Amino acid sequence: MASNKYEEIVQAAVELFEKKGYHATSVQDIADAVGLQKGSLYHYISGKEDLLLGLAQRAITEFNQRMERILSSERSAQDKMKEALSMHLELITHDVQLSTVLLRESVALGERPQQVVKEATDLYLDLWTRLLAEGIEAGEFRPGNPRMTALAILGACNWVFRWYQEDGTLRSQAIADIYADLFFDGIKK
Amino acid sequence: MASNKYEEIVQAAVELFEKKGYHATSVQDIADAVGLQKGSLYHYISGKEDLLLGLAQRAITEFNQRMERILSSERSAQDKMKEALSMHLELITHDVQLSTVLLRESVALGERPQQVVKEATDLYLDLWTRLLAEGIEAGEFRPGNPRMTALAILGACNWVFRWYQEDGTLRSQAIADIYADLFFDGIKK
Amino acid sequence: MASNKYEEIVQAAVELFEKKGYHATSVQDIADAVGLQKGSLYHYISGKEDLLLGLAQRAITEFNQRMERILSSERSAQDKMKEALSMHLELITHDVQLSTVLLRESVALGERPQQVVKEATDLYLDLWTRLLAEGIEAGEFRPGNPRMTALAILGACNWVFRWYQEDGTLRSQAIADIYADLFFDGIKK
Amino acid sequence: MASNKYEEIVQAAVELFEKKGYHATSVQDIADAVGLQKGSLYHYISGKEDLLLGLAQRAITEFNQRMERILSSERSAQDKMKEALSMHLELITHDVQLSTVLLRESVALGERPQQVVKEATDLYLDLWTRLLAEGIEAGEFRPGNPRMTALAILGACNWVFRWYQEDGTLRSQAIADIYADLFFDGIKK
DNA sequence: AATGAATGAGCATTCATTCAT
DNA sequence: AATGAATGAATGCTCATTCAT
Repeated sequence: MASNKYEEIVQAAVELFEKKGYHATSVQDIADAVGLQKGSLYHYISGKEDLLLGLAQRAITEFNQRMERILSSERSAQDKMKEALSMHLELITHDVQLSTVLLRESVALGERPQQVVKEATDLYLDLWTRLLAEGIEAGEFRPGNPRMTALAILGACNWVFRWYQEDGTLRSQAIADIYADLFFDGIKK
Repeated sequence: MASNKYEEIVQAAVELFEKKGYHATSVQDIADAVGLQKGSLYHYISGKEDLLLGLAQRAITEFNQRMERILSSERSAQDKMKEALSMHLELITHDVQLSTVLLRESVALGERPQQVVKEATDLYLDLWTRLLAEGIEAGEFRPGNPRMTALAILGACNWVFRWYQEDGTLRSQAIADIYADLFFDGIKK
Repeated sequence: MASNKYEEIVQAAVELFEKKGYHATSVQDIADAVGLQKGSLYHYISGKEDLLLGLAQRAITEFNQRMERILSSERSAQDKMKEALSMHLELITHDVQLSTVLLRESVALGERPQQVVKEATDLYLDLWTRLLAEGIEAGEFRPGNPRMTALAILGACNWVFRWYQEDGTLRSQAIADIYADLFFDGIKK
Repeated sequence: MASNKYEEIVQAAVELFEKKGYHATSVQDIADAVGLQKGSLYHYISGKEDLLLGLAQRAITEFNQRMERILSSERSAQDKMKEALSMHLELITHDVQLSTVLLRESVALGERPQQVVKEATDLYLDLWTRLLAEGIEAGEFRPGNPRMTALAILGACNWVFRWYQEDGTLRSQAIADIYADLFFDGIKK
């Protein structure tokens, strides 16, 4: 179980990385935010980059675990899909700051750690692709390219971090309903 | 008519910003890429940030102009929509590097220039929203929230820069066809 | 109590600014003088300009405090004037380097900090003007324009930094005596 | 006879050096002021420093020539002194900008050129010293240290550049009268 | 655990000067 | 005479990280 201080640091980092960006956030900024000296921070973290990597992993892991749970449940593909949309948008909007850091700042990572994140997000894409493939196989969804469809849906859902404001009027479930309607039935009359 | 050297610099910047990110790209890197001394660059550019701003504006302006042309054409909303999808994906994939810089690196801009870019992209969103609203009004599209739909579609389309490889197998028109099918008719059987 | 290192830096800066001038002195020069890396300097100072501003303020403050003490003492205007001349020349010659930086390098400051210094030196002029006005009112000095007289006397006294050498033969009190004689009785037989 | 363009450059340099200081004035600034490209300037000047040196020499030479003329005239020491005061203050105030550059910016010169200026100003001090010595010898002035007196008087007079505003209310002759009164008879009743 | 001094590499930018055209 | 591209050294400053205390 991680110490309180570490969690404080992580939270401060999320907020700062989201507000100013990873590069524009100095280790000093983070230290200030938690009331520690710059040097003292290194008792808890091994470096600025590892902080970001940890953040990103923490975020993507949550997505993957939830998605795996949904996939392994006993429901129609259509229901799973609705559930997945709700889950994804709920995670994105519940902690937009963390989502933003994952989706916007991961590029700041070096080659190796970036690869680590990429693998986790690739897995997430695979899970969605599998869900869509299952639906097609089950005859619930029209035949098509499930990977491309997954990319489109995830793109639409991830993009939410760009415009969602925590104080916005739309609840994540409302967004999920609208998106589900769009992806299930399209816009055509 | 802009000088050749300036265009060379701009192109080098696009490539470097895309490959390494804005922050990880030093002015020295750009200078090296065009075979100039660091100081000599400043005959052509007024600063690193202006280079990025110029790039972003150049990119978003193209999107806006093309979209305005489509909107003002005499066609059904459905046709315009197909055209818009093709156009957007064509622009994204034709110069993925530039698109990536626009969509991924604009955050590196300071407050003011970032606002400038935001205004241009907000306009683009408005144009898409208008297109969808027209379709609903014309009875071609099902009633709904056109702004939300535009956000979903644009999210899906923009996300392409994250996975598209120029040497990929898919032509932008193929992607457009798949996306159009998804957005028009949905995945449900 | 300021740290030793900071005082070392300040002293090095005074010496370098005096010897080479503010602009010709690089932060590297100062770092070298105190045996620190350039970057390490910034633990103690917030910038080169602030170093100069601090120096100038430190110097002018001393002048003002001493002058206020003299003004508020119970003596004839003539005695106060003698005292003020001694004080001013003592300060100038005791730390010619600091005086030189104050009088010669303050122009290097930006608009705002320069204004700060100007206000302090304006106050000093006011104190001298008040002293002269008191003397006129008391009937000790001939009627005249006390501000102009103050400007003349201060000009003469400040100019000393231009020719005084610490290893010179003249003690500051000797200069004060000569100047007092000149300003009190003039050169005419 | 120097070309018009050269005079234009010199004048622009005086104005800029006075307004912004030598170091803060770039060659580009001067070029802009005369409507030339930076490179073209070098057809007229051999460098930025030479420009300053030329300016300073031009200024100090004028002082020296005028002073020599006064010294060699047939008048009482007292009259010469009055004349010298008028002349000095007239020169200072008539072209405060040039005076300011001479008195404030000469430090920016390198060792050698600075020495050149110093020699010229030392000569000027000698001329004043000689004038005062003559007056003492002639029994017009009280015995004393003529060099010290000259330093005091010149200090007072030079200081004028620090507070004189061209649009000020005081004519240089008015200043000269007040200063003459001070230096001849002192402030004591 | 915490400090804070110190590092040293790195960065964007400026600038006086040169020179081929 | 004039240009303007190019130089290359220099500058003030930032910052992630280390480490002795």
